[in-house]
Amino acid sequence: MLPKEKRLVKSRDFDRVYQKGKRLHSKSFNLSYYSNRTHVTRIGVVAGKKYSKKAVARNKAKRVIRAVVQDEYGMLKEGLDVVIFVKNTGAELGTSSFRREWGEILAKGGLKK
RNA sequence: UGAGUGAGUCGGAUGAUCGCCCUUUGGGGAGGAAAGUCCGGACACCCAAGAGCAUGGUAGUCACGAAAUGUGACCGGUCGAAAGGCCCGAGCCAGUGCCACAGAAACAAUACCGCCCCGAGCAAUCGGGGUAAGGGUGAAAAGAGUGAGGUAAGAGCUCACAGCAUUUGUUGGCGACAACAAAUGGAGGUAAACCUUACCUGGUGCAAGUCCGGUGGGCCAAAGUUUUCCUAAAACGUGUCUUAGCUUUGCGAAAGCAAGGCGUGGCUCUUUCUUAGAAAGGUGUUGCUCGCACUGAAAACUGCGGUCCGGACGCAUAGAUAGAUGGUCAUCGAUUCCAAUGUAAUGUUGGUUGAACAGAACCCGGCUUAUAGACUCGCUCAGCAA
RNA sequence: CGGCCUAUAGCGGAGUCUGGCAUCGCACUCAGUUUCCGACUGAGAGAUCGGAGGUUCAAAUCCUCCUAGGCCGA
Repeated sequence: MLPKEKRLVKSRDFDRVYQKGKRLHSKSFNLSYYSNRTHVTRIGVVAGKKYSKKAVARNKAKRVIRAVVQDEYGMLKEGLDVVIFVKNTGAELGTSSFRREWGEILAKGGLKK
């Protein structure tokens, strides 16, 4: 879990990333990012009811993603707002598989330092 | 030992490490259902908060409870061999409605087959009448069974015994009710049909709501100013009538008569002036009525305030506002599967798998629904042993 | 989070209040018509009414509990 200043908190921030950000797609999640004109990179995770009807499953997915992102936060460029959308793939999201996809996406989008 | 049944407890454990939310810097941090949102309460605002009606809800009794479609015990019914389970469990002897199809007939109606009597006929059969025991239809058929009497044939038509309902009485029980006795009775079901009875019942819900700050434009809008208009009343105003009183003129000797003025009283009108918005009407009142409250109308201008944005409070001995309570590793582990081995049977060893339902958003009391598995206690029945 | 609504044949839509054989259109099947197709005509099949339980002689309909989808309030 990242500290609050490194998370996206406001609805407006999410809306800005939705509308103006660039998108990247992976098997189990999509990613949008947009510059926030600061030196701090902020992360937000979205797991809607389309992902699962059960609150337990949604929370689980968000926790897995946050745990990985926290580990590898240092690898990200500075000054980005990033939103991760979880897709419903039918299977539960695993830590190791998400870690692999996450590395691929960052390389593809050129978001690494 | 087996089968069944009821109640309750638990709901993976320990450690290391990297983190998160709150915090008074000490520390604290998911559940039995946190769920569904099905009831109730607390709290908050709306509000003229008064009455009546409607609507809606509840429905055995007693106790507990702030209340509840809540809980417990008991009563009655029903299912079960028992322990025990289940019951929206008031009233169709208030009224109305409905009871499809079939059937003669679906509730003061009626007779298809049948049974019996009378008449006609050679006979088959036909006509009239009696009957409701038997058959048939149907979910249900007048709804009290058995036996005897009775009859042309039959029938509670009569009797005996058994049973049911209502009323009354006695006894027991706080009570629902139960037991007993007497009298009376013989027309079904349905109220999760309208309805009747008794009791309860404002609305909205923390996105309730309170406070602070900001607010260019738009929208709504208290109050004020100006203009125009409306309604009503009203005179020292208009018109008209009247005649207590006073008075003028004419006629006359006078009394008096005639005409007029002032005044009195009534009706009428409202352009201006004055007053009022009382009455009526209108608006509002979160189902309706009474009642109550407010109120002349329109336009223009000013614009308290609201709408809008942000924050705080509401808000907690977990507690946020993209929503914390977690990730990884190790050990142990209910459980699953496989193999080997062994026994009358449960097993033992090795490997494998690695925990159900499910995540607080104002709080509380209940209900309902989901839930792998483990454990504890009680009871019933059956078998075996002592 | 709170407050509500809906579910009927492959699709759309009546019937639910007031219980009694589940209606209609398109689509589908067969036959006719046509040189062939379409259109047209005739015939036919297809739903135990989202699921479970209850009330009733009888439930799409009344009652209770679930499931799925949708709407409103920032």
